[in-house]
Amino acid sequence: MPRSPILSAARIRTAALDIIDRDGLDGLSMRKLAAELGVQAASLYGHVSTKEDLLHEVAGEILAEVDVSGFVRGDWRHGLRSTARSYRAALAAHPNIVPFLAYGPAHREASLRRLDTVHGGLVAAGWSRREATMIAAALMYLVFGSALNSFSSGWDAREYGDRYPNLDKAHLLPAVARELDHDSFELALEALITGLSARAPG
Amino acid sequence: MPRSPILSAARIRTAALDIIDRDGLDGLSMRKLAAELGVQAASLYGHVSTKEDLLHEVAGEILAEVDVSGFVRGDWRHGLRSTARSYRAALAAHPNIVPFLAYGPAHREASLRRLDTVHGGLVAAGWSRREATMIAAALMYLVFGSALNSFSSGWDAREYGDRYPNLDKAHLLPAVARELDHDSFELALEALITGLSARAPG
DNA sequence: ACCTGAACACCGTTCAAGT
DNA sequence: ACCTGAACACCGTTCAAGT
Repeated sequence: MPRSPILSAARIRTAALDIIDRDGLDGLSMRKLAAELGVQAASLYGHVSTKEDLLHEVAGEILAEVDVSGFVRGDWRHGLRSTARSYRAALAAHPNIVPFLAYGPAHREASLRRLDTVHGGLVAAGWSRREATMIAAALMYLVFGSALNSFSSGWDAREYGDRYPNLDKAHLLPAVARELDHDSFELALEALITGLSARAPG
Repeated sequence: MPRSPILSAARIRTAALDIIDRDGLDGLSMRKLAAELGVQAASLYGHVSTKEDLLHEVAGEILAEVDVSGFVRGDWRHGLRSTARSYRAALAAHPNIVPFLAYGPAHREASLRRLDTVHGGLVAAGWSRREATMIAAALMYLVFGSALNSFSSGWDAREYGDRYPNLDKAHLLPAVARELDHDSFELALEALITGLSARAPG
């Protein structure tokens, strides 16, 4: 009686992302992943060529959620806003994998397609090709910078103390920190769009 | 005859950063580091408590180069510009360690002191404490986002092809990519400052 | 005081062998 | 076709022992 296979590439990806979400990027090992799937580590290599490759596949699934359609219809301001928000939301759903994504998200096929849409939308709005490239890069800076999540959250009250009179201590609370991260991103995004408008074509 | 010690914390940090610059963050192992210093891996633990701790110390040395003095004298626009440029320059000198820095640079004592200076400068210019926190965060987004270095560089010509008509192909060249990264950062920084000026206090 | 040798508990990955 | 067992070449870290 030929039992149906235990493993599949999709099941492996799901389990890997679960571990990353729960235990962090360093918490993922091929042996732990295998154990979680009720299998030996070696078995994974029938479905996945390498750990790094598996991470790229998981990354691809996450980035597939990014919606750049705001650039297809609508002006460049709307395109920038909606794409940036969609991108950030996709990353914020799985913050632990962002450091890996930051290595080289643009190299993947689907990422290039998204980038091409953004670039095309900007050029259609009258920006030069070079400006379009730079604006797209600026968008990525904001998205990834804000998704790295280490600037307004994760503070340790013990080393904080009363030594920094200027600093606001409210972001010691995780919920406040998350809200502050979100608001900082929105502030930066709106300021960027306003600033770009000052030199906008057309 | 008591020979002078081979190792010191400073020598270990220097050698570690050399390896990271040359071989990448994953290229650093305690065993390789020890070999490079002509010593056994175990010997390192007399001077360094842990690999992660060593990385934090190296990170601290790099971030010590950041100059926030533009916020002490000069208006907030100048403070933002000069701090952002200094910060980015410090990171760009050692791009391979940026993913580690992105984990939690703000937690360190010296980082908090720098952040407090930035925050204080913004509040002195009339921004609210909350706005100051968000603007400081926005600054970090741009600095780290642009230092991650993966949005306009590192492209592979083979997978690029002619399939993305909108994309500029010039950044296939590393030198062009570096310049483009720099210009994109400057564009984003100026746009951010212009955008903030539209809602500036005073 | 400083470094070594050997060990422990892990890694990612390969490959012949089993079913 | 799919999974296992055992092995290989690595890790970070500890600790008794040497000088």
